[in-house]
Amino acid sequence: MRDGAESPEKSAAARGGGEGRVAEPGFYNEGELVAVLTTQPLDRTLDYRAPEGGCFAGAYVEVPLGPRKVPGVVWGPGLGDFDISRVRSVIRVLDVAPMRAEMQEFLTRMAAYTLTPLPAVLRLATRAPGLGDPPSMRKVYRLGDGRPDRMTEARTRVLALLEDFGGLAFTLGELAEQAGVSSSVIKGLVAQGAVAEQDTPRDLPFPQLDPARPGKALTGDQATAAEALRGGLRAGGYGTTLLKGVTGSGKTEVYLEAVAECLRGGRQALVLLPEIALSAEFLTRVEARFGARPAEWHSGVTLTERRRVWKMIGQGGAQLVVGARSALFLPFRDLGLIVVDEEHDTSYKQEDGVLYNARDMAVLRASIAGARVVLASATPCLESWANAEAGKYDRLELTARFGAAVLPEMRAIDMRAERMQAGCWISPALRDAVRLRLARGEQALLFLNRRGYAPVTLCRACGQQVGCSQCDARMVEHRFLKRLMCHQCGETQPMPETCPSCGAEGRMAPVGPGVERMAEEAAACFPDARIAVLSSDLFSSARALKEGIEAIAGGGADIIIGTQLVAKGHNFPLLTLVGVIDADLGLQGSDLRAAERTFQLMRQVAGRAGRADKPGTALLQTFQPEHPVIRAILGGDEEAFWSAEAAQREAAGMPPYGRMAGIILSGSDSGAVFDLGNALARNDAPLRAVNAQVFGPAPAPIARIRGRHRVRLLVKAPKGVALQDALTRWLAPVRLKGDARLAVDIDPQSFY
DNA sequence: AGCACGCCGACT
DNA sequence: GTCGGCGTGCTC
Repeated sequence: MRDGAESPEKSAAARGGGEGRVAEPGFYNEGELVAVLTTQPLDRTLDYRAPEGGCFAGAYVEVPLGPRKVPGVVWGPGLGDFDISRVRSVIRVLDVAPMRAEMQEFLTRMAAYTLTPLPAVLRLATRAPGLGDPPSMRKVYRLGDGRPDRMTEARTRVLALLEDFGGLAFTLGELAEQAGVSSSVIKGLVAQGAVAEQDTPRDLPFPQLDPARPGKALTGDQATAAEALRGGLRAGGYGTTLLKGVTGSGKTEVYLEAVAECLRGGRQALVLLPEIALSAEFLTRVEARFGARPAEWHSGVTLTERRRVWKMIGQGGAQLVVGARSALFLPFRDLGLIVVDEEHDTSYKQEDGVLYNARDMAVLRASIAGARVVLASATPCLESWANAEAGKYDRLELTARFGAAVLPEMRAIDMRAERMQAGCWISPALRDAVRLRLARGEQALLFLNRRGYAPVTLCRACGQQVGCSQCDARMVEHRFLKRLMCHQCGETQPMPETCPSCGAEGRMAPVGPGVERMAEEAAACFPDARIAVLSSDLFSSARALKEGIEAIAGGGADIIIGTQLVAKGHNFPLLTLVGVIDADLGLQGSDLRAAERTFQLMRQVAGRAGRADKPGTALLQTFQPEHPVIRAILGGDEEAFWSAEAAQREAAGMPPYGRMAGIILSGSDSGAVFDLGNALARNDAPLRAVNAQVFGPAPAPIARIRGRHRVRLLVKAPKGVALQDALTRWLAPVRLKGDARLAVDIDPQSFY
């Protein structure tokens, strides 16, 4: 958790009245009053009568609400504060495992911590398709007792196949295809009893994972770290460990040993990854370790499979889930371990109906479930680093790299001394280094964290930049699409021939580099090289992207031009040179987190080089080689960097040494939104009462999205105050008019 | 979230 | 006179 004194485990109940109650364990007889929480945004429970046959606390139910039927969860005993003659009955209890008291507590505390209405949080936990459907059945076929009256070629093949596979059952389609017969052959055999037809539940348990299989041989500090994690699991109870290790140090192997120990203890494990890192490669590694594939949970999983995972997790038919942030809300029966891989990844904090940080919520859920947490990263976020320093988290460090691979040599290219042509971004020094790799048949990566062709399109006649009509963002040229695109809202428009501001013809010019333009420059510099661009917008789907990355990693290109995509945990064994085109990007600005982000990104990109047996080199093009962040990256002195950052934050009273919350006001009427912000800033007595300060209103980091104006207030409070309570009191009088919206962002990612 | 109720402007 | 705009309030 970010802050022990005011961690969600301890913070007070959220806004609203009866929502904070947690169910007493129990059973409610037919007709007894129960409080039901629905996913409707009511911000409180409603009383119903228990249905025929009664129901348990935590039961998933269907209840009448006005003219509709809505799903809900029996949250506890009825409050009895509603006209008894108007109380209606629960329609039915759904055929799924009831929500555990532990899950109710998790959702309640999460709602309180993030200042989110409980129904919105409940929605995250009920995002399974077909929850209310009866268990779906399907027909399967296996060898029967009877003999067919007449044998034919086709019949022989079917029976032989079934005999070969012993008692194994096939679906009709599988059997027909593998035996090379039509389904009518099988139907004929069924009619004569030679093949047995059976109904089985469609949602089958996942194959058993075997923790006893030998893992990869671990080197000295890997073995020590793995044993420490195993010890934690054996000891039981809650505990968080920060597992820090550079790219290629074997973090995955080490935390898979923790998973193995968890499975040996008969408990369930969850591995959280940033969505983009959920690759086939990772699942293959898990399969190699445990002999079977784990359950998967992310946006690419089909509806049928999602339902299977959700149900099996609840019934104990799945031991391990590998998933994206929303897997945190699966109904685990006995959760023993949560691994948050790449714990610093900013995608863990995202709007998902609810604004929450999956890393922090993983710690919360584990603390309630009595589970262990492993936060793994090469470059932990400052909050986690500080928690480890303060002794709240254990800390394990992996230093040695696998095999002969060593950390890349890192050097700065001082751009002030390089002779650059206009419109070019690859310095002569970097160009020479790339040529050397090409001559040796190795790969080089040119890293630039900017998608598209050019970040700015301006008119040479009037100097105006082309902006998005919906947002305040600039339109980015994508030559590949032959269009301009807004990276905020996705709006596109054709490349204008004439200036939208002054009407001058043929004067629109691209300014600055994007990856597409880098590819053009690289093609000119290295005409014989095969060049591949790795940017999220160049692939139609997550699957195509993963296949693309794998092809390139396998040697499908000599030069890779990539955005931050490449920093997210993929192996490039042939890669021996990383050139960072603009290491200064992100250093400017006053965001305290910018330095941290740049540090993490540069380290990770540099970590792509030299993973196999060839030593790697990372070259950073920079105009500020003396900048502390650049020096820390080059010197490899991470502790110095974190200490310096921590000191700066502490002096400024910023997280993790102080508490922050963002208030985002949005609406189509910019004046009204600003007025509301100003009114809030003036009436700040509840905040001053706890020594909290308000800053703003100021335009939010994204000032306009899809035509909605956004204004942000920042609240800064000393560590240890009951910030959520104060915010609740402060915001209680707010009455939103028209399409105005207010969102609270506890622990915002950026606070400039 | 939906859906009803209710109170003011331009139509048959 | 009424049809319909969507602001406000309720759902056990």
